[in-house]
Amino acid sequence: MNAVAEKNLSRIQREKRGKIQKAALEVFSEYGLRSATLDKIATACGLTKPNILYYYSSKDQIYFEVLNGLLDEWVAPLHEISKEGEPIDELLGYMKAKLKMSKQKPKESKLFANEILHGAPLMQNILATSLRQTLDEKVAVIDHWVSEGKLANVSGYHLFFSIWAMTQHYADFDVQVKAILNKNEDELFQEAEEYLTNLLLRMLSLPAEQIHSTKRS
Amino acid sequence: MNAVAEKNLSRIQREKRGKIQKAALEVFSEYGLRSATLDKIATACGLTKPNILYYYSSKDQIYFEVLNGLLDEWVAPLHEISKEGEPIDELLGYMKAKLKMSKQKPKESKLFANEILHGAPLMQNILATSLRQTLDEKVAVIDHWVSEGKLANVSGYHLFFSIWAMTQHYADFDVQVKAILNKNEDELFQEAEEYLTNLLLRMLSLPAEQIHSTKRS
DNA sequence: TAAATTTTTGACCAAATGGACAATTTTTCT
DNA sequence: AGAAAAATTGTCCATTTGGTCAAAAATTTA
Repeated sequence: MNAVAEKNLSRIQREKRGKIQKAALEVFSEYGLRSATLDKIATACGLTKPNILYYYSSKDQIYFEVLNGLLDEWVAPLHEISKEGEPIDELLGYMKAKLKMSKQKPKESKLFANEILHGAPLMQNILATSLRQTLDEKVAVIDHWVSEGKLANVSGYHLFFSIWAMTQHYADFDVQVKAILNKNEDELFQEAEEYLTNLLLRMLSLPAEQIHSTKRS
Repeated sequence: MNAVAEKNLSRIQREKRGKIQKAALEVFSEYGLRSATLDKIATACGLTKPNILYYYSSKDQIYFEVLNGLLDEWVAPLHEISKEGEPIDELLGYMKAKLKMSKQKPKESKLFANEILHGAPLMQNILATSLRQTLDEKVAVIDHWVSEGKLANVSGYHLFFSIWAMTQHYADFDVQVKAILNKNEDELFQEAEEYLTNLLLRMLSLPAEQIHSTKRS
């Protein structure tokens, strides 16, 4: 319904809906669904409350649209992992992509974090089907790499959990990170990337003596 | 004021305040400060709303008390890290303690996560002083271990961030984890502990050939 | 046991907030 | 330009909710 419907929108519709979604992301990510108010969103995008409700039928609907609109973008890096590539490069690339998103899209990260933290009422379904399926596939790729002796023997699922956790931590808990470390953002994320690169390299590399004993072909 | 004041409370006061705090943790961790209502807390502890307000002057105050009451317990494992101990054992022990808390106190974990996620309005001060100081000390210990060649060269700060992130992930984002992995909790945390133990071992162990080149004495 | 104190509660209030709607203004179309 | 359609807004309403308060009930004290 989206792709088709969006073509039929007038210039004004597109502009205003865009403004609203942008403001809504701002407000929802800071306050969460319940604490965010239509008035705050209205102020943030310079429209009146009834005007917002002219474009979206309810506050919940705005929230749903924002969340859904960001979902594909959020999962995209996962699809980039190619089983044809060099295993460690692929996984390092994935980590770097996720870390970059934490740096450049902290609001989006917090929005998802908040949603999941509170039980993912709107996304549980998607998590258990779409995300899970994609992840199953990628874990199969990892298992394959492991069985071919191209990667240390790690649990693919937990590997993804830890990459998610560690990279998103810099966005979701930035207040804490910044309370402890006085670095500017560029420096901080530079450090984080180096740290995580090192971590993954050590985690995923086969010790020299294991390479042949595990390899099959 | 706490230790003293608490002694002066009557049996009823202690009982009721305890009930309220327990119910409040339940409700706040599920809904967050703003979405939690006094009615929900009242229902959860079987008291009436005005009765709750007889014991605590406001909703915010309940939240503050709950958060503060858990703070020491939450930071405690950090203090257990001893510079006299075996570096890797100490850090593995810390990780395991944090993971155990994620398993046994997910509500507390979510409460803190939510607070920090939304800017830590009530804790920023504590984060930037007390927590930061404790962490600085422990990072100094890690730096010392590294300089003595007892530990691979890692950033202490980022190491703590990643331990926090990875262990708390299993509590804070349990909905997501469980949507992807159908394990029962015991199995899940068992797997997680094995995975994280392996990760830290690989991350923190010095490669044999580096032990002597880095060591000073 | 009777007075004093503490605890509990029903009824109520004011502010905040999501949303409805009719009237008005602006834009688009012919 | 004028009609039709789309967009905007001021006003209003109902519900939720944090909190008040005086009266009642329960407990403690003398």
